[in-house]
Amino acid sequence: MPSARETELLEAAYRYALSHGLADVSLRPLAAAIGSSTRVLLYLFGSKDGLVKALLARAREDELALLADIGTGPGVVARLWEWLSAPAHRPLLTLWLEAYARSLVEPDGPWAGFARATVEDWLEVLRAAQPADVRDTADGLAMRTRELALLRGALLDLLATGDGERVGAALG
Amino acid sequence: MPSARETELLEAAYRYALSHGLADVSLRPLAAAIGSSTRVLLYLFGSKDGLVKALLARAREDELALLADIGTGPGVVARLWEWLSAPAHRPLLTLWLEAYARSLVEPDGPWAGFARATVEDWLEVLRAAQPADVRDTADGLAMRTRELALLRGALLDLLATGDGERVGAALG
DNA sequence: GCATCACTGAAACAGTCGTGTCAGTATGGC
DNA sequence: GCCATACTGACACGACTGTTTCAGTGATGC
Repeated sequence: MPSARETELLEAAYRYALSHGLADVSLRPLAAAIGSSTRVLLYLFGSKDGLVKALLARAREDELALLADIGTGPGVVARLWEWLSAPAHRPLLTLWLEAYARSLVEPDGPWAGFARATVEDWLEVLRAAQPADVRDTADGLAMRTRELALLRGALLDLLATGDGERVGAALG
Repeated sequence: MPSARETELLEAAYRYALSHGLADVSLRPLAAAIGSSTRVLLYLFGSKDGLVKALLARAREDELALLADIGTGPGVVARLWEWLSAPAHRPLLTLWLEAYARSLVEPDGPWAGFARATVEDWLEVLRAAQPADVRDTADGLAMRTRELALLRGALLDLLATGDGERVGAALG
């Protein structure tokens, strides 16, 4: 169980990561930015990898909280897209994409499995939102895989171009 | 115009980047792996950023060659997916995703504009493949944006899970 | 023969990286 | 008062970073 100071610093580091990215973060600038020291970060998180792992877990927490709130039933895709396309969530989603890509390039280290885990998380939510009679069929699996692809692809487009109008129209 | 030695080393470095990623490549290991030296790489490419830029341009060349070959008319999406899902192309696509994500996190530096450029490249190909009477309508734009999203999202899924069967079925 | 050019090797530069060492403070239970 | 526990500061270690300096090669053109 993390101490109070630990969660406090993790939260600050998370905010830092959201605006600076995770890939080439380094302890000294991070520590300076959040008013701490490398010594303390190492003490609390064991190593840099430990810190990165904690940050990724923190990001996933945000993601899972969203998925829990999104509910089931018809309209999930639209609700998910509404959330994904909100400008306020862009830093989180950029961070998410960064971690996704990294976990593919470097299957070891703290990133390991991030991409696969997130695919499964989302597929499960889409599954729960399907009508009971398709949920366990091959067609159901194909349908939710397609929905997920559409959302993810649209997100990629949006993050690159910022053109919410065009991408939003494509999802309608 | 690049010299013979330059293209030779660039090709070797490109092969190296395909299997090691681009994000945390560093000159000394790279030089050692391709039988060169940091001195020569710096001499030929000016700086590390110059080399990375050349590598990204090289990768984009591969991508554009594909798009030129893919032709137009009905069935483009299927043909594109066939290419994207070929196991032989996975390293290139992982590299592509890495550069895409990086260009979003770090809008400066050699990555700049990579994501946006690649969205436009693909949209243009899909546009050319559309029937003439939709090509310049809002519907046409929405349709090809949707096709692109589907392809990109499916690619993300495939790269993370390797489950070509499920993802392929979703695109059918 | 000689100058010019593309390329290369060795070594050093200043800087940053993650981490370890050794010390110290502050707080809370007993 | 005393001791443990949680946290923190200053500093150094070795490894690695991109880049520079200086000194050469070897081939080509005249």
